[in-house]
Amino acid sequence: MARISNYSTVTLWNTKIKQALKQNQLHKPLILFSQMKQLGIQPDNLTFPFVAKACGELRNLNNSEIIHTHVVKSPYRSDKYVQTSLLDMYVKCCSIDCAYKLFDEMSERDVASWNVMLSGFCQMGFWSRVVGLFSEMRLGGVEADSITIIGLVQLGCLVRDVRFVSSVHCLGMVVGVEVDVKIGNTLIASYAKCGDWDSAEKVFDGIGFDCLTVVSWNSLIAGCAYVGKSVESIGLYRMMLSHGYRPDGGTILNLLTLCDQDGALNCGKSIHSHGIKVGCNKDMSVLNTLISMYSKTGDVRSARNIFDAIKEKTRVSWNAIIGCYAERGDLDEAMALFRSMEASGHKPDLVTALYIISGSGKIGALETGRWIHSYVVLNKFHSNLVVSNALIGMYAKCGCMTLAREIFNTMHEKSIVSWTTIISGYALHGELKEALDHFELMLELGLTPNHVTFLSVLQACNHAGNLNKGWEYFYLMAIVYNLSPEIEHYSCMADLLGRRGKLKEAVEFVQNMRIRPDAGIWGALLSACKIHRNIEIGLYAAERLLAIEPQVGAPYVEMANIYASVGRWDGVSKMRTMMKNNQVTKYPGQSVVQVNGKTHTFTVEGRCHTADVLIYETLDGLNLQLQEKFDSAFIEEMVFLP
DNA sequence: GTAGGGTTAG
Repeated sequence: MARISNYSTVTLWNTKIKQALKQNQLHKPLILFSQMKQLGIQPDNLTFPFVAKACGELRNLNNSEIIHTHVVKSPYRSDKYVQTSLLDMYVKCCSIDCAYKLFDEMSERDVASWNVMLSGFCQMGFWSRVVGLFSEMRLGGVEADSITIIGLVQLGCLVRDVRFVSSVHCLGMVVGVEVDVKIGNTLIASYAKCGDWDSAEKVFDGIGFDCLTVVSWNSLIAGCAYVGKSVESIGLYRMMLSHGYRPDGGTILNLLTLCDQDGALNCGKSIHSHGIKVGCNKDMSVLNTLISMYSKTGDVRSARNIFDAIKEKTRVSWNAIIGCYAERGDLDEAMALFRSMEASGHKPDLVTALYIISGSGKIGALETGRWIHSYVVLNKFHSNLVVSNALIGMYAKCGCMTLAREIFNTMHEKSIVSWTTIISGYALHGELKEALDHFELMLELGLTPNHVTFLSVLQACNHAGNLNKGWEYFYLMAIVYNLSPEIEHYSCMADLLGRRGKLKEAVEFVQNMRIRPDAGIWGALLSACKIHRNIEIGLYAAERLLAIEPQVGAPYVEMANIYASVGRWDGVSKMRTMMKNNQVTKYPGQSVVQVNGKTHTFTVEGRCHTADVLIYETLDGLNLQLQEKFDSAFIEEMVFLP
């Protein structure tokens, strides 16, 4: 009798727990679990997976460990379903070591447990362990299923390796997993994100009209939006509607990613209102993406309004709003929200930490940076690839190359991003030799540099004033690596030429570019003209700059400075009049730095910081040293000239 | 019991 009563009671509790999970009330399962323990009701092989799921979703390691202990004490300790759910729980909490220990000790492992372990290594960025584990799995006679294939395709997509994606595609067919619509959908988005649009369309066409789902269309739109084809994405969306498909949250979400930069606010707003029309404004993922969209387009108020209006905020909602402030350099507000997130019972996770790390780097807040670093270590996120990369970048930006290097050297696995980050760190500090040594070492290890890596190398050359090395790598990129230079690479070279006083060559270089020059490149030339007091080329650059951005004050001021530096006061007043006539106002640029938890603001040419005259004395000293360093770099390069 | 949105380099 007692057993029957326990059975029906457990079922009742399980239903309650399941319902709470479904409604995204993630704290409830744990409360219910402890209540039933108090009442003496024994949880069963369904209770544990549900509660484990909640712990995983909450990224709460402490609770996860408690649940694990309960499982060990229960009769279900060797149940493979229960064990797999624990595995997933640890993976979600970033405790890859705990997960692997559990996995290693499992007596019976099926394809689901392998899949969880694979996704765990994938999430940590341990690519070679994913590949190793996969071959181990096949050697052990466990057949891959569609979820394995989907996971591997996503890995290929993550590392942007189209060859990897297509080999997994073939493998999927060889292994005998029928290429079902879910694999197809993943392949569409992955091929597109790796830049292989033809293959993406081929997979889409191959699915067959009867099997196509909304998700297939979503994947195609996502891929299209990812590579920045906004017009085509909207076209695909129209086509989807005309074929009678009803958009879901995912569709709106993918369209929203089209509006990820300043100036795209109107586009974002219209998609938002369209989302409301098709009834997706209650969808949590849409709401969270809306926060990000408004944040990225610069409308902080709207982002905050949406966040404040969400009743049941999720971890992702908190992350989105914290990211909003951190990305804009408002670290104080981001940290305040971080505390509120903790107070609300949501544990800040890896993504929260990433936002705080990058925000700290952005404004040079070393103290907050160090604090979040310790938080990351405490919560065992530190061995994650993305987190390590972010930490390296943060320390480099805060001026601590020693710490940046220490993290770099002790990393579990390094990606092209890790190498690029350390190179750009050295570039930032003007350490050309270190930057180039790391670049060469990276090549020796067989990694292929991409356009960002080359940009960092060029910036290192630029900051060190080494024109010869600059040309060397500019051509290496184009000829050996077949990467056509982008506007940033051209800008960097033009800047380098200009700073070295080769203004005529710089202008010719810009005129012969394969891309249309932008405001940045003319601005770089203009400031080079300021350094070398060249009115003729300065005026040429200023004219081009004003043709692109007529309402920006900087070119007038720069030109006025050039005139002033050679005593042409007529020119100075001409510029002032032009500014007045064109109703242009110039806001002085500012820089921000955090010291002892206090944020200090500095204005261009301003000497009004209240702290100390010492600051300005030090700055003057630094300027002198910089001048000397620049001169010696110039001499150094002269020695190498034929 | 696995798969999804949000994240790192300029």
